[in-house]
Amino acid sequence: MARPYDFKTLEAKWQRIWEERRAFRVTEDPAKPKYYCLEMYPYPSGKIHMGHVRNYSIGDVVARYFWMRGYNVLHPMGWDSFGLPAENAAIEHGVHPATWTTENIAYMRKQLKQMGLSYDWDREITSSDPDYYHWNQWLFLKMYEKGLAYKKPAFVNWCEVCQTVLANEQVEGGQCWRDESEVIQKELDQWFFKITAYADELLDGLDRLSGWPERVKTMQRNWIGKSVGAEVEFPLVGGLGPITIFTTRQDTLYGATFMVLAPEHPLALQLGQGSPEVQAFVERMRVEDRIVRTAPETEKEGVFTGAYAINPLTEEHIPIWVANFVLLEYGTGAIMAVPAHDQRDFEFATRYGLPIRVVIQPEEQALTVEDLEKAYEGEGVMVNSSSFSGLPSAPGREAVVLYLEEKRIGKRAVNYRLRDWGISRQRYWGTPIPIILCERCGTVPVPYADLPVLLPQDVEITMKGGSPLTRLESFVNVPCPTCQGPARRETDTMDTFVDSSWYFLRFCSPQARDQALEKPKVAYWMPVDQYIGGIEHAVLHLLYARFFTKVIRDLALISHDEPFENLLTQGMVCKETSRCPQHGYRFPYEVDAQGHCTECGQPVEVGRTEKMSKSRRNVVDPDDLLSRYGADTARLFSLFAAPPEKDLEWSDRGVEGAFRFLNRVYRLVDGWVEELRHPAPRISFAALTIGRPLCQKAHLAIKKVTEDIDRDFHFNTAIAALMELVNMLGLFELHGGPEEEAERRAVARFAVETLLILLAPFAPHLAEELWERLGHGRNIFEEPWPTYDVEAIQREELLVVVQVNGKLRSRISLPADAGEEDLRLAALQDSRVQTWLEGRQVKRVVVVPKKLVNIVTDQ
RNA sequence: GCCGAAGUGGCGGAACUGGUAGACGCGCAUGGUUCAGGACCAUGAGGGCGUGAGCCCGUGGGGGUUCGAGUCCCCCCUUCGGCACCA
Repeated sequence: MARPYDFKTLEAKWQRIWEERRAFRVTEDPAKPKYYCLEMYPYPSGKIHMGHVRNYSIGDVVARYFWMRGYNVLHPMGWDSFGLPAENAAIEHGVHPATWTTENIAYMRKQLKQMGLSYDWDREITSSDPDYYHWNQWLFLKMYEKGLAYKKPAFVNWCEVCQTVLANEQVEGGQCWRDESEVIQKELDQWFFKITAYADELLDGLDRLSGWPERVKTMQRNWIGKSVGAEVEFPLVGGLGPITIFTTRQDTLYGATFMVLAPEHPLALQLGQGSPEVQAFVERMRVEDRIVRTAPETEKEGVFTGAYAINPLTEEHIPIWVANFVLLEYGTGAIMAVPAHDQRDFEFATRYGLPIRVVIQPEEQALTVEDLEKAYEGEGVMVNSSSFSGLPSAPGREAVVLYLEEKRIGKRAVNYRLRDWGISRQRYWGTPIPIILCERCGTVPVPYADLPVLLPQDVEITMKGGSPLTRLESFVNVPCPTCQGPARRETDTMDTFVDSSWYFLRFCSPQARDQALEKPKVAYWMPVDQYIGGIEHAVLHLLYARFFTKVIRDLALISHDEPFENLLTQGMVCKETSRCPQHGYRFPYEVDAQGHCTECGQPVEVGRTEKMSKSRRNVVDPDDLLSRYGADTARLFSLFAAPPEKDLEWSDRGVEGAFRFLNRVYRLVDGWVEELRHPAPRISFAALTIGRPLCQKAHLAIKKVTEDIDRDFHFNTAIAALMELVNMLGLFELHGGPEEEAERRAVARFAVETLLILLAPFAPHLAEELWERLGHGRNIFEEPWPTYDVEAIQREELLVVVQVNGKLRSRISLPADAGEEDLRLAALQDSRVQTWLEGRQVKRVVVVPKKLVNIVTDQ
C-alpha cells in the first residue's frame, strides 16, 4: 500500500534534522568562494505575511542553489524590532513593548522555521537588543566626532497620530507613510546625520551598481536631485547686500527682471522694514502650514519689499519681492526671476505686472514678449545678452560662469534636493541617543566606556504626547561626564532606519562582544552578493544603507564602497478583492457560495486585483497555507506563479496546482523506490535505446533550470522545466522486455535523481525525503549541482520549418548533420511546398541552419 | 506635467541574441478508473471558415524597416509605479 504524501510529518522531520545538524551554520573558509545572500529582515509585527513568504522563498532558493554550486553561503536572518507598533500595542493592550516584541519574534521565528528556510540561526540578531543598539550608539558617537551627527533647530515633519517627527523620506504626498494622516510642520531641536556630505558619492556610485534595477537607481538619482549651476551675487541698491542666488540657467541672467526672497529669508523683514504689508505677509507665511504653502496647486503670491537690487550684468535696478513659492532650504533661499524662461516666474510676473524680457531664442520659432503665453524653458541661442548674444545655451552657461568668476561676483555651484537625515524621534521604543546636555558644558557625548545607554524598562507608556522617557527622572537626571555637575540626558531616540543601515555588516560577526564589527570576518563576507526585498525601500533604507557603508568605510572598519552588489526588488503579492455595496471590502468567508454578502445578502462585486492588505480584506494567512498544504507547496507556488520581480497574483487554484505537482512527484518516486534503490550500472548515452528520450529530457532540465536561475532568477520557467520532466517520467514504463530491464532502471534512476536535485532548492523537504528513501545517506544539498551532457541534448533529427514568403507552409524532418544545401533542397522538394510554388518563380531562398527555410517568390 | 515599467488565449504566465506565438500551470471538455463523488490517469483545445486535406485572422491601436517582427524604429491609446513650485 502506497504511503500518502504526509507533508506535515515529513517537513517537521527534515526541519528537525537540519536544526540538529546545524546544517546551515557557516564560518569563514578561504578555500571556498563565498556568497552572501540576504533578504530584508522583517519588523516583528506579530505574524509573517505573504510578502514575507515570497521574499524568503526567493532568497532561500538562491541560497540553496549557490550552496549546491559549492559556494560558502552566508544566509542570516534577524529582527528589525524597534519601532512604533510596539508602543501602540503597549497603549492599546497594556503590554510592555519589550514583551510584545519578544513574543512576536518567538512566533515569527517558528513560522520561518516552518517554511524550512536555510538560515544560519546562530547569527540571528535583534535590533532592540542592547548587544545590537549599543553599536548604533557607538556609530553615532563616531559620526558626532566627525561632524556627521549634529543638532539644529529645524522645521520637521510632525505626525499628530504617531506623535513624532518623520524624515522627509517618510512623508508621502503630505501624509505619514505609516498611517496616512496629514503631516504638519513644527520647529524643534533635532539630531541630523549629514548624508549630504556624501551626496556626490551616493550619486556617482549608482553608475557602478550594474546589478541594481534601473528604476531603483533612477529613483535614488531623483531623490538626490543634483543641479549644477552658479551662485550669483546681486548687490543691493544703497550699498547693502549682496543677495546671493542659485541658478542652473545663468544663460538667462540678462532676462532677470526681479528677485524673490523666501519669506523666512533674513533679508525679507529687513528690507521690508517700513512696510506693514511685508511684515504681515511674512508673518502669515510663517504660520501657514508649509506643506500647503509649497503644494504646486497653491497660487503664487507675494509682496514688493520696496527695495531694489542691481542685475550684475545689465546693471539695471530690479525690484525685490518676497513670495511663497521660494523655499529657504533650497539653494540660497533667494532667486533671480526670469519670467520669459521660467514658468513660475512667468506666472508671478503676469499676476503682478512685472517686466518680461526674452533672452533665449529657440531654433524653430521666434519668441516675442507680446505673444508669449507661457515661459519658454528650453534651450536656444542667447539674445539681448550683450557680448554673449549668439551663443547657444550650453556654451553660454559656461561663458557666463567664467565671466562671473573673473569679476568675482559669482561662482560655479551645485545644489542637491537631498537634505540631511533627521534621526530624532520623540518616542520610547528606539535606540537612546547617547548625548548628555549640561548647562555648563553644553552638549556632551556619553563616554564610550559608559555605552550602551540602556533603554529603561520601567516606563509608563500612555497616549500623552511626547516620549515617556522625558518623564522618567531616573533616566533623565545624570551627572555631566565632563564637569560632574547636574545634567540631563537626551531623551530622543533614533529613527529605526539607523538600525537597518548596517545590520548586514553585523551579520558577519553577530556575537562580537566588544566591537561593532570584526574586520577580518566582514572583509571575508562583504559585500552582500544578493540582496532581496520590496521596492518600497528603493529610496529610504537602500539609500541610508549605502550612506552608512561609506561612513563606516571612512572609519576604516571596512574597505568596500557599496553594500549590495546585486539587488532584486520583488513584486507585490496581490489578490482580487470583494466589495459589498453596503459593507465595503469583504473577506472570502463573508461572501456566500452565491456571491452574496453574509451580512446583508446583497450581491458582492468582485473588484480588481490589488496588493494584499488587511484593510482590503484580501489577505491569505501563511499559517493556513502551511497547515493545509505545507511549506514546499507554499514556496513552490509563490515561485511558480510569476517571475520574482513582477507582481504575483494569488490564486487558490494555483496553490492546489503546486500541491498536486508535489503529490505527483511523491507518488512517482515513492512508487519506484523498491526498484530503484540499488544503483544500476550507468549506461553511456550513446548506447541508450528505449531510455534515450527520458535521459535527454533530464539533461535538458539540468540546462534549463541552471540557466533560468543564473539568468535573473526566473524560477517560474525553471519549475516549468521540472514539470516537463515529471510529465515524461510519468509516461515512462519501468518494466519492458528482459534485455531492456537494466537500461530502463538505470535511466529512470538517473532521471529521478536529477529531478530531486534540481527540485531541492524549491521544495527542499520533499527532495530530502525522497532522496533518503532512494538510499542516500547524506543531505541532498550536499550533492553537487549537476551539469548536462552536451552530447545528450543534441538531437539526431531536426524539425525544420519551411516558409513560403514568410508564411509557415510545412515542416520537414532532417538528420542533424544536414548542411545548408541539404536544407534548401529538401525544402524545395517538399510536396506541400511544391503546391505553393506552382506558377511562381523562386527569387531567393533564405536558410537558417538547423532551423528554418524561407522561400521567397515573385508574387 | 516629467521620468520609468508594462499591455500576449477564459486566467497566471512562456518565447535567451528578429526565425514554428501561446512552454508550464489553472480552468474547461471528452474518455478511463470508481457504486458514486473526490482524487488519479489519458486525450483535446487561440479565434473564425471548411465534411476534409487545409485556408484566413491573430501578441493594445496605426504606420515603417526586413525574406521574416510579440521582439527593432516612429506616432498614438490604456494601466501601474516614482517624482513634482528644487530656481
